[in-house]
Amino acid sequence: MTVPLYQAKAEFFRTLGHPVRIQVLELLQNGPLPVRDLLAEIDIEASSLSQQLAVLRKAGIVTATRESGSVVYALSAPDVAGLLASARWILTEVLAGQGELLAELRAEAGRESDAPARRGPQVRQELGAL
Amino acid sequence: MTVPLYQAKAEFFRTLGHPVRIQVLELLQNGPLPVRDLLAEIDIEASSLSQQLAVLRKAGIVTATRESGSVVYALSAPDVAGLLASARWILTEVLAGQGELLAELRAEAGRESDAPARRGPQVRQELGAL
DNA sequence: TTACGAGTTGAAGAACTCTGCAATTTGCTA
DNA sequence: TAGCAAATTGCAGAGTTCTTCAACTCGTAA
Repeated sequence: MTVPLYQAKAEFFRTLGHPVRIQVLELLQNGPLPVRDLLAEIDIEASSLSQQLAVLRKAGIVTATRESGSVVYALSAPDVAGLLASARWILTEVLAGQGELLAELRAEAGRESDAPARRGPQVRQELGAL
Repeated sequence: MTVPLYQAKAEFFRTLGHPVRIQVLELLQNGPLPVRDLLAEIDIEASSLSQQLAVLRKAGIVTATRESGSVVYALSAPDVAGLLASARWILTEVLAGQGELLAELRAEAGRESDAPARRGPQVRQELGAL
């Protein structure tokens, strides 16, 4: 391995390691949204949201396009949904027996199985197993 | 959502956000290993490795058991492999066109497809797609 | 052109994380 | 029991990341 690849991976995960950034990604799973809508959903100051959006943008995980008076964000890799599902799945295992968040995770996964599925195939599998 | 679930997720990703921790998880994908072996593979001081192992332990991602004079670590959720594969997949998309790490990512995924597969089903799918 | 709304950027301070060293614990083996 | 090797823990300093506030840019509409 000539370039430290695990470093790129670590950076990528660190990029996801913030509550606001997670919320943004989850909201964008259902399609592109203008900043205004994100702001309405995420209880946070506009400038803070902008900071976090900048982090996601610099990492190349989301893209921003200006559209008549507002900026619209979208996932640049649609499989982020798969990653979040994987994470949910692992959290379920890791927390199994720890109670707490487990019920919520299950509820969330269930809600998604009902939702119209426009996602990668591996995600369906993971959710199915849940 | 009564407990901030996105916060649990963010913490989980933050836990993965360190090169040494990623290396540990990748090494453990092939089965449990004693600290000694991890230390031999990962160029780092013993105490630093211990610190990072403690982080993974506290997050419940790995487990440690003492076995005749050494401590053996194992993944507590075997699907961590799936998560890392998901991450690789996304990195591939995100970096597509940025060159750089892309060739390495592909090489790594290829190596794994050849390897004996004792992993969750979703992982095989993801690697297949790569 | 001016003013406005929508987002972004910059900077300072607080809060966290990382590293490496020294000290400590634990269980084996003599 | 004494000594050793294997890991872990505590701690201080260096480095990052977060938050908040104020200043700024950009496009649109008057």
